[in-house]
Amino acid sequence: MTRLISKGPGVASSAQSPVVMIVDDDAAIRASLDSLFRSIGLETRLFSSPSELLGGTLPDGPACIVLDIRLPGVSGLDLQGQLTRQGIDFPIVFMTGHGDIPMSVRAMKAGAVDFLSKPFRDQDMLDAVTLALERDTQRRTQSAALDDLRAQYETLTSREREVMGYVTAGLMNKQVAGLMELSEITVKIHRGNVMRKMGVRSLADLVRKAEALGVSQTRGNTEQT
Amino acid sequence: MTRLISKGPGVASSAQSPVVMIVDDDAAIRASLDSLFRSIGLETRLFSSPSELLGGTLPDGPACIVLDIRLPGVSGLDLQGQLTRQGIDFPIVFMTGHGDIPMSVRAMKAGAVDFLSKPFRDQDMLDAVTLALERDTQRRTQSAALDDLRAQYETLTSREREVMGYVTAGLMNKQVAGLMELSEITVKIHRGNVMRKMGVRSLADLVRKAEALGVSQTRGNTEQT
DNA sequence: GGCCGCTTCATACCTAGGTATGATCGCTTC
DNA sequence: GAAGCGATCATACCTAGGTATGAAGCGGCC
Repeated sequence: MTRLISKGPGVASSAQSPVVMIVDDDAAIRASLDSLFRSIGLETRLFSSPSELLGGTLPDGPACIVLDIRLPGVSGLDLQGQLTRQGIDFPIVFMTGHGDIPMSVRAMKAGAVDFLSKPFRDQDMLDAVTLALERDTQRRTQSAALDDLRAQYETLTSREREVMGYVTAGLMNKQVAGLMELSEITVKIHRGNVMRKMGVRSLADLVRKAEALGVSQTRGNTEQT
Repeated sequence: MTRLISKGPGVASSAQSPVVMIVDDDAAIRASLDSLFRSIGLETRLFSSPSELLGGTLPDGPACIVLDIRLPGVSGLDLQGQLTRQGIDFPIVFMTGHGDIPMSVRAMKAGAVDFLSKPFRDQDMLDAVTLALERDTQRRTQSAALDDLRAQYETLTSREREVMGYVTAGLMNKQVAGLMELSEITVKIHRGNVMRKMGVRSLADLVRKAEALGVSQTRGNTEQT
């Protein structure tokens, strides 16, 4: 639960150029995709197998994966599952020469951006990758905002968090004091600290942040260690 | 924008039995699916073409559509698009005997629950339909809650809505009075009316309702006729 | 041991929010 | 034209929220 690697607020998402990770065991296809993506100014990274991708360091900026379904060792679908389990969720564009419908359906259900049959038109691939990169950019923006929010929340002491939960649930200071067995004055102090630490000047904003964090105490749940 | 058919709060979603709408031009398949779904206690409605479905009245309770891609007149994918455009979005399970990957991908991108190739196993169809009905039930619940919320919001006068927007944005009565060129007393009256009509007893709850309605005045936008 | 941070609380004072009473004005409806 | 509703505002009073000052106990850390 502790977030040691907080990297400070709004960390360097400073307009890094988008990266396309290409995973295919066929060197000719890798080369061809490489030049296709470079032709529209995208950065690329080439991998001949899923393990090669998992072994290296992943891009910091917006990125997506172009993945052949049929690969040595792990299949593309397996890699998709593996990445999801590891909490890595770059958008994936699948391609295949020997795919079938169940395969494509499974991939799409698991959140793939597109599923292209070889041979595909260059433009279709470019469209898919463009969409994938847009999605990743959006995902990164939201995720960064949430990280900042969590970083603020973690500066709160446990008592302050409790108070925040009750206050954003709509309870009056007096009621919070009753539930926590405190004097109203102490609740006010905690509340003031919460407002300051969370960087808000109105209860409305605090409620919105609490909603985003999922920490409103709609009912019960006093235990927050 | 006026919602004449409001049907009162939390309208009769009173445990209506789920309905499966089957659209296929092959009578044998219709009959076979009919008995499959009835065997697990689901209600069915049979249609031999998309137009037949569009012509009739749609179910009130939770429902989904099982749809053949290849149909006389409109194709299954066309029907999917047509329904979406009409704001009807029952979950759809596609089935096909002559489908291809692009078709399945297009269907899944458009939100289909599943895409089964004939012949499929009965259990796969039942699983897909079960999931589809669960999704529809959830969608209906959320949609009903939002309808109730909107119904409450529509009992507000335009001034009250303005005040609600500013108050949920975190402005103080004094500031709202300044922006609206009113005395603080009048703002307080409107604010009190808003709380009563929206059925909340705390600002926190009002903020949450405003968020759900998308009516917070985070910046500007005084014009609300 | 001494310092620091968390927690607790009191007193005091000020601002903000909520409601009741009563009144005026304008528009619409019957 | 009377009744009704929305909107406006005043006065008055009460509750709720916010902050400053000061103080005390407790646990951890150097």
